[in-house]
Amino acid sequence: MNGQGEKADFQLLRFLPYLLLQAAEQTGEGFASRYRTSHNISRTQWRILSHLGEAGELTASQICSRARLHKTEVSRAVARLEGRGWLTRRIDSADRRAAPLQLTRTGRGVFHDLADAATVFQAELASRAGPDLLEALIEPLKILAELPKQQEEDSPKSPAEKRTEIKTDEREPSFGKV
Amino acid sequence: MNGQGEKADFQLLRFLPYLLLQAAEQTGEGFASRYRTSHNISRTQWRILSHLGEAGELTASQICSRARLHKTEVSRAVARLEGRGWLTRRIDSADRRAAPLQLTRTGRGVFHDLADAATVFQAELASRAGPDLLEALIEPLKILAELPKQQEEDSPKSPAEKRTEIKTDEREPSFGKV
DNA sequence: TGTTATTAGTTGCATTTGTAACCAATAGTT
DNA sequence: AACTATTGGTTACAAATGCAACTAATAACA
Repeated sequence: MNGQGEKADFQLLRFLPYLLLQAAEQTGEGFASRYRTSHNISRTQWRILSHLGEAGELTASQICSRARLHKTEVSRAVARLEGRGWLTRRIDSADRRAAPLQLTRTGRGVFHDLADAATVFQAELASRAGPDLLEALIEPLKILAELPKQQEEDSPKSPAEKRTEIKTDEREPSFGKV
Repeated sequence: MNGQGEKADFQLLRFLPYLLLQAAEQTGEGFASRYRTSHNISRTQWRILSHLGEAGELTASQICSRARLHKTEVSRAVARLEGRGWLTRRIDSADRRAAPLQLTRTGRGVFHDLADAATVFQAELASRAGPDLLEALIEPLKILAELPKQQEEDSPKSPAEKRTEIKTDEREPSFGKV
């Protein structure tokens, strides 16, 4: 589409990844300052806390995929939360590598405090942006958030023709949030 | 609202800042891998490039507010782009502190390439998520992205009673993307 | 006009983050 | 069972990021 000469009518303000990020940062910062000041935690820690609070018990790698976080990031954040006594890890007897995590009583306390704050926060957001607007966003956003990863252009011609195997831990650099 | 005992019915999957971030990361990563591999630039660099490409000429601080980036981040990314010969800075004769930036011919070339890629990318996104869904998101997202910052709880009682003045450069820590 | 406060932008330093390498346990293969 | 590959998770090192402090120029004001 649209060869060399013709300029596509690209508009940043209609480009979804950009808009989503701006909206996420704009709305997210308000809540972030809440959990930073009241409990002194980072966004990663909040993300982990909220997933654990909701799911009950999760391993680090489950958190990784659910929260879309890097395993080192999770490893370190979990260590801190454990250090503060907000969660405990146990060894899964079925697979002794895995360490299912669970919030402690204290951790659940913090989670509930922040969950309440989040509810209030969203209500305020709704009152300022229009309640229907927010409500209408939820389902579409869920769809986008769960959309499978885009296929690379040069997809293998046949299923058999698997691309050069990637060994060990090596992955394409993710560049998460450069 | 909702004192100590009652648990609010908080659901992560209905919490807008969370959903927005997930959607942004999910959709953004696909495009990010495009500009990383084809031009070897970071997200910050892409953001700067796209704003300059669209606006023509901007100072660093204008980019900061438009793209919601930290000034040091911009300073360093701009230095690299300049190093690659993708933009030039001139000194504003009216205010000799400010350095309006502009893409070079090369820089514009990259911008157009990526703008085209973005258009294609969004088209694919639309085909996979439903074109109407995407279209319907744009305006609401713009509103959210531009929503003024939430007022702190303990807002000054009277306009006169300004809170302790903040001197010099000091600001509340932003913690952008911890 | 001299003094002070503000703003644009850069840089030093500490913290955070990601990649690669690693250990330990499990799964698959022969 | 022995060998190899894979997966869960941690860690060393390097790169990126943010805060604080700084320079330089402008604005505000006495």
